Amino acid sequence: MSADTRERLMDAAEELFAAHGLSNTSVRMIVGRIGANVASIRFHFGSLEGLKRAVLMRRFEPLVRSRLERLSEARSRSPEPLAVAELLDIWFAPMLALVTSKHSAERAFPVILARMLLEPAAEYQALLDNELAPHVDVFLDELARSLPELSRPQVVMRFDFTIGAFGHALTRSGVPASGALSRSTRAELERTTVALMRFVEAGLKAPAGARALR
Amino acid sequence: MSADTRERLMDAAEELFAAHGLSNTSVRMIVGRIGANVASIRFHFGSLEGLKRAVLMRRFEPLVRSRLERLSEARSRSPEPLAVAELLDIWFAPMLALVTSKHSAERAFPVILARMLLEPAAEYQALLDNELAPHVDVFLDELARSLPELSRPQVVMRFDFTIGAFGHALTRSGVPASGALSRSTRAELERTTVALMRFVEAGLKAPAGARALR
DNA sequence: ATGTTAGTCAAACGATCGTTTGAATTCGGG
DNA sequence: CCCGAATTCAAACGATCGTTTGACTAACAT
Repeated sequence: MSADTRERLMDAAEELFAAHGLSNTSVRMIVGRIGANVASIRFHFGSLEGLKRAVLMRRFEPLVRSRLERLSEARSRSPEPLAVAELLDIWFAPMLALVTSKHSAERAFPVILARMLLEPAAEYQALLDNELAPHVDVFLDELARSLPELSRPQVVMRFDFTIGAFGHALTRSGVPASGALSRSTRAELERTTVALMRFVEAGLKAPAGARALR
Repeated sequence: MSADTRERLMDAAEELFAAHGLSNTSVRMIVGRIGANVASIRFHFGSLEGLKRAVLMRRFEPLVRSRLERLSEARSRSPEPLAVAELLDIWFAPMLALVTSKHSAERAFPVILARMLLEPAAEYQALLDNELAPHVDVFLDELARSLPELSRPQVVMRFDFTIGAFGHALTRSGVPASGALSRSTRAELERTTVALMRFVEAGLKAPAGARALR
């Protein structure tokens, strides 16, 4: 009992969720990883779903808080709308801090989150909406301030594209010479992050003109 | 037996794969949808994995061929590098044709493909690499010609971001007022597509300068 | 020492999974 | 009509799933 069984279960589950997906990880895979009993999940979390919720909530709360703190701190410096690049940095920095964490369980979380965005199960979508959507709206408001020439639906769409680009970069782990944010050296991660920021900043700032495509 | 059981199985599977994910769709869900027997999958495809491969291959081949035909046709018009917007149109048009198809099974396929990009199972990644990667390289070469100021790794990364933005837009189906390429009216789809194209075109064309982030 | 509580354990529950069997059925050509 | 191949069928296979039970141990207060 090097540590609380409850926390060791969450750590093991977090890594397995990232490696195999939320819905492809079984109770016995989790408990087998730390030599615990199958009933331990029921005892500590009520059910496997309870464990999933606990694993996600453990990161959601600090993530949202960190983002909102950074945002209000930046806003207190000036009444002007924030630069898009600064807003992107506020948004992504807490996630990148997890990606570069020394704890492997923390490093696993961003991959889980990226997978959840594309997960078909409606239950996960509901959880995302309840926990993350409120602070997303705050950032959308701020982004709309920084991009005054864009309509609100345009801002929402472009932020969605931004999240999609980030999520994809986050989970492409095995592709050689490709943009993989995870399982890469610190230098590669730095290079990918800079490239991603430049990409989405340009995309967000693209002219809103009514010019037709092609 | 309105149609071949073999084709009806593939259609039913395709829609279920899109709705519930490749690994969350059971044999009995598929055969139950068309009133077939559980053994029919083994008879027609050998196994569930065989059915999955058949469903994917049925769309892969025409998709890749259509893209390559459009590309060579565009290249034959001029020796100059193609405009980025034109290249993007060539890349996405065959997919958007599926999204707007009258057959619900065809409409389901792009969602499956987007999900596969984030699917953890290595087996699907290998299938993607074997079937899609070759023609991706052709487009990367052409994109590098159109963006001569970018290094090859930069081109690869930015194309990855592009695909991520598209895939995310493709699977966000239930989000109100958000950029959902599927399950939306023709007008919404048109709006989202134009916005996506503008976003990724600007991202791809972003200056390559060595300016550090913030 | 005793009672209470928290935690772990092996074992089994019913359900569902993909697959397999062997017989029944359908169907086209001799 | 008949035969052989193609196809479908109900039923069961073993494996794995999440969950549950009830006994067992450990820790601590009374």
